[in-house]
Order: sequence, then C-alpha cells, then structure tokens
Amino acid sequence: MLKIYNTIQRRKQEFKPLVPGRVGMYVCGMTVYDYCHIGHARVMVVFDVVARYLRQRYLVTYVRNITDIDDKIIRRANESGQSYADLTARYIDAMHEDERALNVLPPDVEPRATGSIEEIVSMIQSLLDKGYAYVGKTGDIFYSVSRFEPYGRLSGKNQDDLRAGERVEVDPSKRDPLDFVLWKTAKPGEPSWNSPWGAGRPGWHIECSAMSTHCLGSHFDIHGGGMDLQFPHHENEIAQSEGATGSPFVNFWMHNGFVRINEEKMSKSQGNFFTVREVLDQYRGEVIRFFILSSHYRSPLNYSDDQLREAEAALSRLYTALRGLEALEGSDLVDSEYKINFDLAMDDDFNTPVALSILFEIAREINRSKLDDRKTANRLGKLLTSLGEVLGILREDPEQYLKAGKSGGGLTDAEIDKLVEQRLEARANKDWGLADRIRDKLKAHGVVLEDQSGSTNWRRS
RNA sequence: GGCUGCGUGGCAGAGUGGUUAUGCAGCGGCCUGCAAAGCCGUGGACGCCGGUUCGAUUCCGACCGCAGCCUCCA
Repeated sequence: MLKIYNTIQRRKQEFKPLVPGRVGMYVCGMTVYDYCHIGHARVMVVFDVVARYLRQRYLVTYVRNITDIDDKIIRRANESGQSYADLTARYIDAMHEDERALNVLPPDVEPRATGSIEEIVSMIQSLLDKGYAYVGKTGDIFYSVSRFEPYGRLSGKNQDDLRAGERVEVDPSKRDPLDFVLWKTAKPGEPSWNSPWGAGRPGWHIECSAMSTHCLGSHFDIHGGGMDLQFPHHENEIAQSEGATGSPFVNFWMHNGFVRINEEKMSKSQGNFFTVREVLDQYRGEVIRFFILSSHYRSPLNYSDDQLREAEAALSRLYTALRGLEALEGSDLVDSEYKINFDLAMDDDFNTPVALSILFEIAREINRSKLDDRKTANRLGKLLTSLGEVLGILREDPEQYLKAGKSGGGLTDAEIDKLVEQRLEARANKDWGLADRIRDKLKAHGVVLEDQSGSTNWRRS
C-alpha cells in the first residue's frame, strides 16, 4: 500500500487516485532565465522517480510547467540585449539537455506560461466575477486573500501572523499586504498580451493554477515542487484554483527538500550554486542521479565533492556486480524477497535510500553466486537491472560503464587493451617485474586492473 | 517575533519501543605472484536534561544547536 507524506496533512497518507487507475500529477518546473542548478536537478529527478514508480500501477499524466515570462526573464533579456523569447528558448533547450543527461524522462505535458494566456485570463475573470479579485489603483489585478478563509492551511500559517510578520514594503495599490498580483498592466518595453483589462502579463502564481487546471482538471491527485514553493506559491495556487473553480484543488502535496552547500540552501539569489552542466564536467549524469536518490526526497541534501565521489564509488560497485553476467529472457524473480522489500521501501513515501540499500544486497548475492552458481547470478542481475530501471539507474552496459570512467585518462581503449595483453604475456612468463611496471603505468593513467583466472578486466577509475 | 522541519557510529544516510540498515573509510581473514575487485568476519551511534515504560535512540515535555519559510527562489 503506497503511502505519501502529504504536506497539507503533515503525515503519511494512503494514496488513492481520484479516478481509480489514473493519476494526475503537476510539478512546478523551472523559470527559464538561467541554467539549471543541482537544486533544480533534484526536483527533476525526484519527481521522475515518483512518476516512474507510479506508472507501474497507474496510468499517469505528469505535467511539469515552464515559466517563460517573469520579471527576471525580462531583466535578463534587457541586460543581454536579446528578446525574452530568444533567451527562454535557449535555456529551455539547455534544460532539456540537462534532463537527458540525468536520464529524466520528459513529462507528458510541458505547458508554458506564454502559451496559456487564454486560460490564465479566463481564470482571472472567474476570480473577479466571484469577488476573489479586484482591480487595484494602478490597474494591476490582485487576489484578495482575506476572501479565502482557509488561506495558510498548507504552510501552517494564519493570516494574522502573516500580517504581523510582514517585512516588505507594501505596494500601496493593494488593499491588504497579503494580496498578490494576478495580472500586471503592461509597462513600456515589456512583453504584453491583450486582456479584457488591457495589455499586460500574468503574475507568477496564477500561471500554475491555470496550467494545472487546464491540463488536469480542477481537482487532481498530486502537486509537487520544491519546499520553498510551499509558501506563498502553493498557498496562492490553492486560493486561486479553489476560488475560481469551487472544487478542492489537489489531494496530495509533495515538497522536496533543498540541496545545501555547507549547510546552507543552494540558491541563485545567494550565488552558492553549481549548475548541472558544471557538475557534468566532472561526474556522469548517473552519478548525480544516484547522489540525489541516496537521501530521502524530503531531507536536505548536502552537496559536496566527497559525496559525489561516494556516489561514484557506490554506483561502480553495482556495475561491477553486473559485469560479465548474461542477459536473460524474462525474469522469474519478480516475487523475490528483494523485489518485495524494494516495493515496501518505495511504498513508504518513496524511500529511495532504503530501495538503494536493497540493490546493494542483491549485488552482494550476485557476487557470491558468480563463484558457483552462474545461473542464479544471471537471474539476480536481471532483477537488479529491472529495479534500477525504476530509479532510472543501471541502464548502461556494465562493461562500457566501467571502462568509460569519468572521462579521458590519456590512453585509448586500444592502447589499454594492448598493454593489458602485454602484461598477460609477462605474467604467463612469470615476469612479475614487467607485469607490475605495466600495471603501474596504467594506474598512472587512471586505469585499474582486476586479474581473473586467465584474463584481466580493466576499468577507468 | 510567528510558523515548519531536523539533530544517528570517522563520513554519508535509513529505521525501530527490546533483534544486522546500506555505501564509503578502518581492522582481521580468504582469494591473488603481489595487487585490484570480490567474499567472510569485526569494532564503533543515536544533541542535552527530565518524564512515561519491565525496557527509549525510537513516545511526551523542557533546553541547546542547525536549517528553512514569513521577499524572487526548486
């Protein structure tokens, strides 16, 4: 039985899709004014795993939006002297590249704010009609938070506390400091769209309400995103969607924890971030993915070189176990204890660290079986690969994965093979001196040898 | 100030009212020409103080420390 920690309830709850067999899931995606960093990678990977796991049992519609119009985008475009559309197109391409590198499957639908203006306008109109929104003095349209009684339930705040804690200068055209903008009137030199209230552009929060409702209906199963979106973004989404449609918005709220650097949140505003492509220069996408999955999605994840190297070593261990096994047709181990425990872990709010630990248990048994029971080893290998697939790892050919190493090393495969050949000959002649010299030379080039009876495996470290 | 959440062995990271997480590192052994990989074995932990309990790292309360949100942010 799948249980998910539901932020709004602050406890794990049994997951029941609204329509049996079908699951609608919406995740707040990126604002595309820059390259994705590791924090964004975490969102992509975490919800990719959620979608992959759910797909084993349900027909999933996974929607992840792109925010392609906002203040930062406009500012960046102006700074760099290009159109906002060119800027966002470039970063959307880059994001898709990062996604592929991390083996993140594309969402089923990827709506863009600028492609959803019609839906946004009509939702704002409903909010105006129902009295949840008003036109401010400067023509901007605001949501009237005090009209939405349950405001604050998701984040555990109440309106009075929020007003008391107000720390920012209040826009004088707002009636209440908590009110937030739905539609901004056009300013000279800014992109704008026509609306019944004149030219303008949407506020950030309304975009997600409009896109999710449009793609999944007014009531759907799962809404995800980073922890920092819980307030106010998701709180506002609830207020907008429930205000406009009159039906309960979503069943489950899932929020992933932050990536930290030196115990501090990684974020663009603090400047302490690593982009996915920077890290990919040093580590393979699969290593980054493993690193992300090695802690629970709700826990903080501390980014460090040591941790990435550990992930690399751990992943090598799994691939080493798979090395030399023969692929089998089908698998008769689907009801093994390993598989059962793997599913139990994943059913428990997507506990990927425990799921991974089961992969290591399988690896150990493979290594044991390799000695005397080749057939069992092969079967377990198949199981290991198939469980890895759910997490989006272990899909490379083990031999190729291990030989590829990080990158480079200075020697080509053919050169390495030749040296290994020479060393085998030296060993046959019991010329240990020469054999060791060759091994040292290879080691200096980042190549590690593993002698077996009669042959030698090598890998790049 | 208000509201979340967290504090586990050398490191990372799960979990549990009494029993092995797992990975890396360490130690002993096996294997090996020597290694590497692998296998077997092994040491080491639950922030602090009270309470509940036969028994708490696990439940409750206070305290200390850390992070996050309250402003754009995944």
